[in-house]
Amino acid sequence: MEWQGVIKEIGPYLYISDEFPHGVSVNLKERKRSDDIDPETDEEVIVAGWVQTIRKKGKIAFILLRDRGGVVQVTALKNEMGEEDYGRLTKVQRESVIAVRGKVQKSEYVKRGFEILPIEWELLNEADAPLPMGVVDKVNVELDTRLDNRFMDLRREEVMAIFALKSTMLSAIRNNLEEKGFLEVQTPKILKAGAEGGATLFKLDYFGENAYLAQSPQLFKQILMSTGLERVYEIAPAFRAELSDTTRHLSEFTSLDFEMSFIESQDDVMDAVEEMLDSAIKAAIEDGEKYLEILGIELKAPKRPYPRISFEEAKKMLAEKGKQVENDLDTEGEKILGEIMAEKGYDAYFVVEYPEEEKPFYIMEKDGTPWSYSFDLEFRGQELASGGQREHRPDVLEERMRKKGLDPSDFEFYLKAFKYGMPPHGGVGIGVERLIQKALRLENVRETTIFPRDRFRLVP
RNA sequence: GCCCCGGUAGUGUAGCGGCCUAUCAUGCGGGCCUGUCGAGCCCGCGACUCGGGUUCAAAUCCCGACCGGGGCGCCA
Repeated sequence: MEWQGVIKEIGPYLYISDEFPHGVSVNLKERKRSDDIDPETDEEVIVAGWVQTIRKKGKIAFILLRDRGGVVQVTALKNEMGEEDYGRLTKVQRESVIAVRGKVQKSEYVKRGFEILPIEWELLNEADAPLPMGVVDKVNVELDTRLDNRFMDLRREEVMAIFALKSTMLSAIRNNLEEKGFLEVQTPKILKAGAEGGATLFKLDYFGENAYLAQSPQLFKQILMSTGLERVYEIAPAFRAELSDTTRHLSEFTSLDFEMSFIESQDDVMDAVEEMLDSAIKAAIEDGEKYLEILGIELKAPKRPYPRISFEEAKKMLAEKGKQVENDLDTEGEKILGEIMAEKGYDAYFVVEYPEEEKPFYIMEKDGTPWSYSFDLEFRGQELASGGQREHRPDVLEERMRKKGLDPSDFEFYLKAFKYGMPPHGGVGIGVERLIQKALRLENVRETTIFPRDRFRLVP
């Protein structure tokens, strides 16, 4: 269709058109979100959204129109609209996008207390039928089908609720960290070398040179400790080419990392983690009430202080339950410990001082012992985060690298920062998706990622 | 990487050698209905992942491919 809009000059550099070129007669600039409509008014409003269902009852039809603000009922009367218009409106396919100009009317019949009597309406985009999956159907839809059709899956209120809560919690986390003087940073995700070892890396071609996707911002956030920024945090993707295919692994996940200087001990880091998580969960409870209700979740902030159990103690606690572990908690050990702690009323707890042998080179050893100044945060039997005090003395750090079979010369860019004034520091890395998964008691991490990447999924 | 399990209308399922012209629900199409709200009622539409094999006979048994689910290890 030809452009029919009128270009109106507002100033020397700004113009707007006052008509939409597609010939929409219902003015979307006047559109109101359904939760902004005052049920007491009897004025005209314009609403637009997705046709969720149409219940036809002969000469009256109820069209449920969904937008971000919820579902609003448009009540169509054949006698008011005329047979043709009524017929067209009530035959619109589900999930089509329409705009309606109509009169607000209080109504005892409708749950929301009002309905809209259409005066004029327009089909903005018709949906094909059948739908690849139902939005409100009572049949179950498998996760794989849902992820293949994520755009439609996200139209379901219980799916949207997860992401609304994720957003709320991340926002609370940012506020909490900012209040404590943390600065948000972004570190590179394309790296020359893989750094930590352990986790597998995604290799890529970087202008003819080998490069890797970052598995963690670890080395960079530590380098930043030597700059005087003192406290930094980053919420960014991390990539792991692990062959894991479980309900708690992703190839690309969001890593929430922070690092803080001048700590007295790793307890300072754990204190910060605890406060941060507490604020996130409380925000979800206070600001996300409506979404928790949709999900049918009763969320409680974990009892504080989060217990700090040494690895040796944890080992003993497990031994009492007949579970033997060596240098690390295996999945079963984690779950059993989760049950033991749940009985004592704790959802969240730290396991501290893991054997240094199990921990990466940058963790500080507890001198003269086989342990390290490290911790894992466990949440209902699953590892959510790990952190600790870092080794800030360059000579000891190099020695630890060699002990781990790494060549310090490969880490020049990193070690350099330790040679010209590096304060004692510590930090943590938290799996954001796992946090959301555990907090909302979801069975699969993929539920917490809008477009998850896993071993077998690269699309969409 | 290892170990189990599965692929049936658009979606979710039942059937697991002949009773299958394949069950049920949802969906889609049509019809009735002016206060529905998981609307209801009636009629209709729509499927055995692909390739090979066994058998008189395969959705059903065997092999392979592809796709998916769960667990372990590893991790966040």
